[in-house]
Amino acid sequence: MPIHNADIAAAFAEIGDLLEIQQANPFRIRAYRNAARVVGELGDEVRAMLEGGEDLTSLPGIGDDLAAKMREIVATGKCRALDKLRTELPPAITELLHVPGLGPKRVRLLWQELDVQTLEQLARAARDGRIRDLPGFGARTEAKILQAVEARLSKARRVKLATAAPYAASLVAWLAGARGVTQVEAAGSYRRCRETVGDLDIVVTATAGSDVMARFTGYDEVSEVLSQGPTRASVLLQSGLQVDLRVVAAAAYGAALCYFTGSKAHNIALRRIAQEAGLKLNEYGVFRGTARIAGDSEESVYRALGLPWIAPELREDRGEIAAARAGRLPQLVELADLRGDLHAHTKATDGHHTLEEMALAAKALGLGYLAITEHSRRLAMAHGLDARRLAEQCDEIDRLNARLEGIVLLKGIEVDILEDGSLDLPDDALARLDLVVGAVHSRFELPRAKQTERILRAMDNRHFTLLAHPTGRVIESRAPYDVDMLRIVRQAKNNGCFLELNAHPERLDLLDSHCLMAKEEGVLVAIDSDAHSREDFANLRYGIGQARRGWLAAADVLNTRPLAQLRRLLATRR
DNA sequence: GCCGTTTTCGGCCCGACTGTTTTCAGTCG
Repeated sequence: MPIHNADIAAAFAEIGDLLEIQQANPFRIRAYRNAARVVGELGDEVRAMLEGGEDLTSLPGIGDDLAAKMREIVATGKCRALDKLRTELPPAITELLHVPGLGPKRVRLLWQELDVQTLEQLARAARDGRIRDLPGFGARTEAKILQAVEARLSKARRVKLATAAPYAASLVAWLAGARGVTQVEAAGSYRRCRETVGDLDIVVTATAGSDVMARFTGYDEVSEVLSQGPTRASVLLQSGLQVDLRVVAAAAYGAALCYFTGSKAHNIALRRIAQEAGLKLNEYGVFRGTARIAGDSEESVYRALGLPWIAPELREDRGEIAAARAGRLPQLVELADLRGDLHAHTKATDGHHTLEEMALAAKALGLGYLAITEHSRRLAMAHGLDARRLAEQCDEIDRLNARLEGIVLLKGIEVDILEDGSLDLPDDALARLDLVVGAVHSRFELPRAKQTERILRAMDNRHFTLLAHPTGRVIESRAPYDVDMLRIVRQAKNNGCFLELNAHPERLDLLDSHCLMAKEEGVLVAIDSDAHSREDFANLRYGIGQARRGWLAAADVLNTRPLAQLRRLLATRR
């Protein structure tokens, strides 16, 4: 079975958990968890890096020992250090660590005193009232544990960014209406535009005597107040989403926003910089001794650390601090930079609106061109177009373009890439089009080499323009297909084609790491809505968020080009 | 376990809230 980065990351995370229960050196634990994060977010497969002779110790936080463990896992599928830990501790005990309220000390105590090794045993012990008498526990804690296990809260659920967005927007608006509130912002992974968020973190500044805390816990949708103090509170919404609120004085707003935006790794790196400069950074500001020298704005915090402001989407400790120091931060692409959209459907296949309705909706958003790219015949479920229906649609687009003003429809297709890498429509049908978007919609399970060759071959068709949703993943429901993305990026470079960043909130692929890869290889990325209805154009904002996480500037994005320039780029190989 | 224009050992980020141990450890973010 081929080893993927996620397997390595899972092994390192489990080692971190087991070491924590053993109360090992906390920095050693952190090293494993940091490595799990680094490997999990890597754009390249470790397996492929090793095949290419790359040195894993060049990765941040990976030294000789962890590199050797990665080689071992890739080569054997096993990790002896992990196997050994598993013999020293009950195998399922790490799941106890993920129960809210339980950390390493308590898990260890539960195991040693009550022989609790699994969630089921934990629930039984709680029901029997055996937990309350342990030192450090009590009846309240026991009840909370039981509730958490029974509600299966142990499985920390993340929700898609677009799912959390309306909750965040209405809560921010609600809090802005509290007495004495001057600034409100949703921070956390939401602000960093991660594709999923675990909870919402909201930062507020308020004058003394504000009722913002009461207004927060009294919000309509609150189902439970988890904790509440004078400056901090956590609630559960009826939707199951957890929201944390932090109230700070105006002088600390920037520092608090920075702190709660994260990422944790970015914050740690910032604090280290502060420390090296003889300063202290916390959520109240930057301090020299007891004197606050910055904190009211994020800019002031970064400036005090000798850095320019860093956009939230970049704050992952993936090189942004070095880039900031060197003055090499990218000017990130913005929604307003988009001049058009290169992937959309209509009622002719599985969309919900007509050509004209889609065109007018795109125009209303300020776009100047829109490519209509229906599914091809193989996707019968979506009533995909054959050559005849495609030709008819092209005629209709010509007629429509003759009378539309302020928006131009481009003729395209989202053609299926068949298993052998051929395209689902004949070349002469594709020749009339402005662009050909190729997509994999079948045989997701092909092995890496075959899947990669399939796509590379499709890109060799001289009509091929743009590879749609290049990984095929659907967030939290379908894994990406196994492909060598670096080879695909390089093929795009060699063949003069482009890669899509699909802005649909369930897709969002290219991944951020792939965007960076494309940028480094000089391949332009198209940020497309894949709209199936007029409303879907609003999803472009999520594509922009992902592109920004991938360090893309407007110049790195194909559809920031004016139409004439776009046409030249599309025509280079046709 | 990692890392180094304060280097190969000795550091490694900081504070709030809860519940219970009446002075604070454990957990969380």
